[in-house]
Amino acid sequence: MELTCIDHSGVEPLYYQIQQQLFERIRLGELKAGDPLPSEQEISTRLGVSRMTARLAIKSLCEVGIVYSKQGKGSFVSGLKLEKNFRQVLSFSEEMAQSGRRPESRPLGFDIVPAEGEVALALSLKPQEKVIRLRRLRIADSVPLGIESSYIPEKLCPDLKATFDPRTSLYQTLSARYGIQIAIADEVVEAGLAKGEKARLLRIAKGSPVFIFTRISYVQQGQAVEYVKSTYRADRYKIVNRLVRVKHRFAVQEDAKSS
Amino acid sequence: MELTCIDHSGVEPLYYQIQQQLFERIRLGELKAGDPLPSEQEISTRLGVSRMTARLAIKSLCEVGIVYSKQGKGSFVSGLKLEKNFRQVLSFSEEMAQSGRRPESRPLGFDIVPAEGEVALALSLKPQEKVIRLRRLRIADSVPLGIESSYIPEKLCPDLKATFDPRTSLYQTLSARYGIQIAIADEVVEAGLAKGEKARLLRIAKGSPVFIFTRISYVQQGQAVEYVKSTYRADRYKIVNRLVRVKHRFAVQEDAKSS
DNA sequence: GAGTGGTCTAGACCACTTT
DNA sequence: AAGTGGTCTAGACCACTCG
Repeated sequence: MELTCIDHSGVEPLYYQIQQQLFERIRLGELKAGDPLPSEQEISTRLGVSRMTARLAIKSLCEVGIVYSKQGKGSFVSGLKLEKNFRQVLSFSEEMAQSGRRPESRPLGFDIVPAEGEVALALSLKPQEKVIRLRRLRIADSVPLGIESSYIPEKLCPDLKATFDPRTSLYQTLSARYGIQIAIADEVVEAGLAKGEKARLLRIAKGSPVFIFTRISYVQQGQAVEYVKSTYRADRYKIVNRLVRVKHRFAVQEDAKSS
Repeated sequence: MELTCIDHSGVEPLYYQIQQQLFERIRLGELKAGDPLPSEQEISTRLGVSRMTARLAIKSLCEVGIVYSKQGKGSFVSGLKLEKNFRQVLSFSEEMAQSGRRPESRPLGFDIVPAEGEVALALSLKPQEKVIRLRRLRIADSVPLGIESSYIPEKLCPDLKATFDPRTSLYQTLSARYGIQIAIADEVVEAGLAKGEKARLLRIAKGSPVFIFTRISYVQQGQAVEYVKSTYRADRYKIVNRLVRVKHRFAVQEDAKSS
């Protein structure tokens, strides 16, 4: 395949078409790790677009880490694998689909309660404002995997309690019915030991290792829309992260502290 | 503070000066969550730069998530906290500095061994190629926190074994002495139970929960330079992640699988 | 209709790398 | 000197949002 066939009709942005062509060549192995991409100049003349447009295409590939550019040298395919398993904001169903497991959810509770303590704090609610609480047992390939408790401000989705089937995808419903798209989530991960009811529900021995997640999900605007506390079996679940070295430009310096 | 004082002398790029001014106004709280940024047009005319330059400044703020843009509306400060504690590629010393703890390292072993099994695989080495192995007990505020085993190809830093003081920062040495800057790392996190020698070194009871990390670090070009296996006490260590919703443009589809 | 960001052009000069 | 990416200009048209 070669760089050709740019559609100027305007249905797809030019830089996006170029980006996709390059991405495809990398994905197919036609461009391998370490190989140089066509230079901005070459793309520009070959496809009859301006250099800024060619540049946009390459820059967007740099942003996802599969390409890197060096001033004076060129742009090259990086050796990083295109992993599909890195930890992202995913619904349980999406996550299971990625790892090829069959998801199932068993509702353990679904009610409306006043926000209190950490829930109110996380969701920026006044105490006593109502939240929808949804407890579910998450099951993968018929084996219990985790227990999740979600809390969502009732005011964001007033009739969710009446109309939502707790065996289906919460994220999909929030998006389709209320226009709420979760964009970012902050999570704290702890490791602990299973005990009592949790061990029983997860069908593991007391004292088995578990992950404990505390997650707050946000829409792009930064408003918190969901607080989740969950416990996952460590024998059947692991976390895969891709960590990046933060750009020094945005390094947040420690606030000066006397003493 | 206002948008002023652009230095056209060329020592700092214009877009970077603008980006820093905006960042500073947000950091100081002069622009708060939800507030609109000056429009691209306004920045352009007020500072006498082209619109593309103003746009570059805003886009770079979008990339780190503290600003978001909506076509037809404008660019706004997002409500996300500027967290300095999200999991990044950090050396132990850097990580401790961030959380305000005093780091210490006690060497447990420092030798050169042939790469085998998972180490060879991770670092793309032939079996029997030499790797430098460094085992260290990591200590925070005088309390044992974790045990780390690092493996680095000897060919990348031939005389490291002879000259490196294992109580100091490995990353800093790699960068300063060999020009190796780690840019990205992939890690797998598991939860398990402490036992035997590890429990003893960490001074915790057998059966206490621990995190088990397996990390491969890469330079920007994608070459693997370090394999690390470590065990951390779960009672004194937790993980803080910021997860993002992946852009559908780069979603990697499941490879078709028969059956 | 006016204002916004999204895309695009056709140039330009610069810093950096390689020959 | 020639080629590369990094920055920058001064325009342009478009899609979208809001009054």
